[in-house]
Amino acid sequence: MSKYTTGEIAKLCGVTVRTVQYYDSRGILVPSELSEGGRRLYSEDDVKRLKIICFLRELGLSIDQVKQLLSEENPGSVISLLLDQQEVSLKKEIGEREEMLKKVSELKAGLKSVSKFSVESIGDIAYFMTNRKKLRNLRILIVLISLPLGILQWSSIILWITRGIWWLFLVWVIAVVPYVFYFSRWYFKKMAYICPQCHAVFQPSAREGFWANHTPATRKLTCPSCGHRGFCVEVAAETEVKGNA
Amino acid sequence: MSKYTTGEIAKLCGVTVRTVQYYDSRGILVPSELSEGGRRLYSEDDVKRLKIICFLRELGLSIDQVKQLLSEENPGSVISLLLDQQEVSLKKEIGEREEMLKKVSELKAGLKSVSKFSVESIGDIAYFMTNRKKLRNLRILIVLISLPLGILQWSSIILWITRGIWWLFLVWVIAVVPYVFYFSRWYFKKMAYICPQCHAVFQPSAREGFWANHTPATRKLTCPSCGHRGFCVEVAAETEVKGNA
DNA sequence: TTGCTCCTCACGTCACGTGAGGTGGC
DNA sequence: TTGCTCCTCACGTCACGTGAGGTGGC
Repeated sequence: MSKYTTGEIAKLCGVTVRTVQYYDSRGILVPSELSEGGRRLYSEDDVKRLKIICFLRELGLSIDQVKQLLSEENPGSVISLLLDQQEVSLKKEIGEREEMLKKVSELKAGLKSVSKFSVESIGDIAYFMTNRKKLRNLRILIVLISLPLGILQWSSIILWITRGIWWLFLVWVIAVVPYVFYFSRWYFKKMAYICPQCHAVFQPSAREGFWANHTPATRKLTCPSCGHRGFCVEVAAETEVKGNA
Repeated sequence: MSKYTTGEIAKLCGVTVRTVQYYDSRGILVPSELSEGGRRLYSEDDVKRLKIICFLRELGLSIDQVKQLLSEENPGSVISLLLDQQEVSLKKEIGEREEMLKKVSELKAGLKSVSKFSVESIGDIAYFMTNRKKLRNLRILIVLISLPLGILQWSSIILWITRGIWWLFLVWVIAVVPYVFYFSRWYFKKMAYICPQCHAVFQPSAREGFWANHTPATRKLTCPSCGHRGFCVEVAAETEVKGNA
C-alpha cells in the first residue's frame, strides 16, 4: 500500500500544500498516518476523499457543508437538501451580479454624455439611474393627464373652423386656467432638478418652474444651494421629502 | 448648515452605523467635523459622498477601488478603466457560477440513478461527469473506426446473396481477426471501469474485457482492488496512467 | 436620572496565502 | 553536506458584524 506525502496528494488533486494542511486543521481530511518525524502520510482512500472534497468545492459548497456531508451517517438525506440550497443561492448570486453588470453598463453609457467629468457626476448619474423608472412612469401619467385637455382643445378648434361653433373653444379657455394651475403645482412637487454646478437636488416653486425656459429633459432654474442659474436635469423627486434644513 | 450624526447619515444612506465607522477607518468617508465629545458629525456634502460610495459599491467595486476613484485628481481617466475591469470580472464570476450550477444539476440528476447512496457515489458521479465528454468523443471515434468493417461485412453479404460473389466475404473474415484484436487492445487502454463495491477505477486486460458479459454502459468484471465481481460502469480513462501501485 | 446613541477596542467570519524559522529525509 | 520538502506558528486578506465596557447628550 503506497502512501502519499502532502505535496504528492496536493499535486494529484490539483490543490496547494497549504490547502491540504488547512483541510487537516478543519478536520475534513485527516491523514490516515503520521511519520515518526511528524509528517502527514495519505492513503489511496485519502486521495479519493480529497477528490470528492475538491469536486464538492467546485459546486461552491463551503467547507462546513462538505464536512457535514462527509460526517453524515446517511448522506443521501442531506445531499439533495444541500444541492437544492446551493442551486438557489447560486441563482441568487448570478442575479445579483447581472444587476451589477447592468448598472456598470448604464454608468458607462451615462458617463459618455457628461462633458466635464467630476466625482459628483457619478452621484448625478446614480440619482438619475435609480429614479429613472419613476420618471418614466411620471411622464406616462402626465401624457394621460394632458390627454383630455388636448382632445378638447383640438376638437373645439376643428368645430370652430368647420362648423363655426365657437363656444366650445371658450369652454376650453375657461377650463384651462385652473387645470394648468393645479397641474403645474402637482408637477413641480413630483419633479426635482440637479444643479450642474453644485450637484444639489432641489425642487423649484411651481411659479418659477412654470415660467422657466426648458427643453424636454432640462429646465433653466436658479439653484437654492449655490445660486447658480442654468439648465438643470429633470429627475423624479424621491418620495421622502427632506423639507427642514 | 445642519449636521448629521453617525446614526442619521447611516439611515439616510441605508447602511449600518458600523459601516459608516468602518468607512472612516478606511479613510473614504472622514467626518467633516468632530463634536467636543469626540462624536462624528457629517455635513450635507458627506451625505452626497456616502451616497456615491454606496452607489459605487452596488456596482461591486472594492473599497480600495472606491478610494482610488475618490482620491484621484482626474477621476475621468480612472473610472472607465475601473468599469471595464469590473465588467470583465463580473462576467467571469457569472460564468463560474453558471458552471457550478450546471454541475449541481448534473450531480442531482446523477444521484437519482443511484440506488444505494454513499459518499463514494459522489466520487463515481464526479469521475463520470468530468470524463463524460471524453467518453462521448471516444464512442464517436469507435463508430467511425468500426464503420469500414461494417460496410465491408454487409456489402460482401449482399454481393454473396444477390450475385453469388463469395470471396469478398472471405476477405472480410480474414480481415476481421487482426482488426478485432488490435481494436480491442486499443479500446481497453482508452476505457476504465468503476467498481460498484470499492469505487476503485481500474482497467481490465483486453482479454478479460473482450470476453466479459456487457451492456451498453457496463461490463461484468472482477475488481483488482477488492476482488468483487459484477457489472462495472464504463468511463473514459484519465490520460495520466498511474501504472505503478 | 433614565434611555438612547455613540465611542473604541478586540475578536470573529471565510478559505486559505505568505513569510519566518526550524526540521525530516534523500 | 546540500537541496528539497515539510512542519508549525502567526499574521494578512475582505468588509464588515458582534459583543464588551464606557460615555455623550437630550
